[in-house]
Amino acid sequence: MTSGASEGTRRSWKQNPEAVQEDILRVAIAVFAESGLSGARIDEIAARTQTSKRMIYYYFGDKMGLYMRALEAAYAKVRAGEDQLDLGTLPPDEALARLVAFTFDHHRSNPDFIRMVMIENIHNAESLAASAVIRNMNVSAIEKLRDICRRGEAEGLFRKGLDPIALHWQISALSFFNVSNRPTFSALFGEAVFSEDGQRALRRQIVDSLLAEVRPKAPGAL
Amino acid sequence: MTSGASEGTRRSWKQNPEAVQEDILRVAIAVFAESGLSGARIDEIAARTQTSKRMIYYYFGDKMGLYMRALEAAYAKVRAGEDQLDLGTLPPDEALARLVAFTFDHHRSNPDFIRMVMIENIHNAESLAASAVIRNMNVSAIEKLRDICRRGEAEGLFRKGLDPIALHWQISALSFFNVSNRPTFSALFGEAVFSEDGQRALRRQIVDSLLAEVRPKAPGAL
DNA sequence: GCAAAATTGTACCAACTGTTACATTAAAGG
DNA sequence: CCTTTAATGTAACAGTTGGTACAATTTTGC
Repeated sequence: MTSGASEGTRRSWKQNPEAVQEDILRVAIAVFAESGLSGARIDEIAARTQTSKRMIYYYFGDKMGLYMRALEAAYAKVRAGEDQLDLGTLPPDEALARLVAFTFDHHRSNPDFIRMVMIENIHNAESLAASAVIRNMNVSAIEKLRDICRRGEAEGLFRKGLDPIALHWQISALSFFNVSNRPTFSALFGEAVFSEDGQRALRRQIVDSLLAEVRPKAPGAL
Repeated sequence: MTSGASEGTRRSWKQNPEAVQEDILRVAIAVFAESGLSGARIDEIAARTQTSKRMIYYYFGDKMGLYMRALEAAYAKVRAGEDQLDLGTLPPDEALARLVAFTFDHHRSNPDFIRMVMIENIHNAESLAASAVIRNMNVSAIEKLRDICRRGEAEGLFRKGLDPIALHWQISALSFFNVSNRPTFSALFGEAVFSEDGQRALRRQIVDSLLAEVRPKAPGAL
């Protein structure tokens, strides 16, 4: 709490509302992801912050308010990362391959987000359902896939009648489970699948599998 | 404290330790699955039981002891259900198809078990790793797959070098996610995937996909 | 039958934890 | 400057909750 510049002894503080809120949200995501909704302690969040418990209640009202804002912030950060991915110029099959591989890697590098979604599922997605903010963020994820499907069908590379949502379901399932269930899976069946080699093989497998799925069923030879 | 001498009715009770413990475990699974480890309240578990809070501590020591026994009981029940499935006589490809479809359905009908595993993953599988009981139960799941792979390779139906654990990973991922992430997924992308038709299509898709994966890569036409 | 062990009932507590009342200081407006 | 409002520090409270002390009752061992 030492303000460095001129007068050191005077007990004073700078005001910086936005930085304070961001600080709180950053820590809140970490703690909620770590301990769950009921498991997370406001005192611990406060302790890991540059500010005090008082400010959490000042800005976020109560624990649920903080949780919802943290959930929204977690989604926002991850979706922003996803928007970095540009598939517009690639041919459909390469675009799909790249999207799958990217999703797999992206989930791996955002374990806190995965854990927030796990927690939200434990609570039946009540907070998520109540947040229009989050719902709007997720249409773009499907739009990407819908566009790929449309182009793939138009070029005859993909079979007709593909369901972008079902495809997204499959991609999400494999990429999500890979992070969410690592603790139990590796405890029961070993760490091999999660080694560098194992993960590389898995990602390749998933990409190939998805590509095979969208290709038109060849009646004769290829 | 004082003897309840008011009414002459003698208060008496039957002893039935095993039934009491089973009752407690049954309720504990439900409540832990519903509210998580920190979210679950011993008082609520006791209230939904035929017995009292006192007995929970008498038989299970503390909350963590109860949680671990509940986790073991949940695993035991589900694995017992899986052992009903007999694949010994089927040809390998049909056996695999049946195993995948069965797993998909079995997970759907055991949401409490899925939620217990979710909770365990949130807590980094610490209780699961500490339970030799559970670890022993899960070898058979892999053995089934290993046997199918062995037979499939021997008959030339499957390609060589299949990894039973990686296969199990894929089957689990899709079947698990289907239950675990239904709340968030349907909140964001609609319920269609989880309708009867949607689930049938999904299961078919998964089975086909896995079968295609294990088949030898045809160099020429089929 | 009887003492010891096992099982259950009742009431209670100590600690934790979300939340708030009150006081104080920094910025904004005029 | 001075008033008002926004932002922060300090400390405590009230409800909850895991856990227990003590007693009563049933079963078991002999």
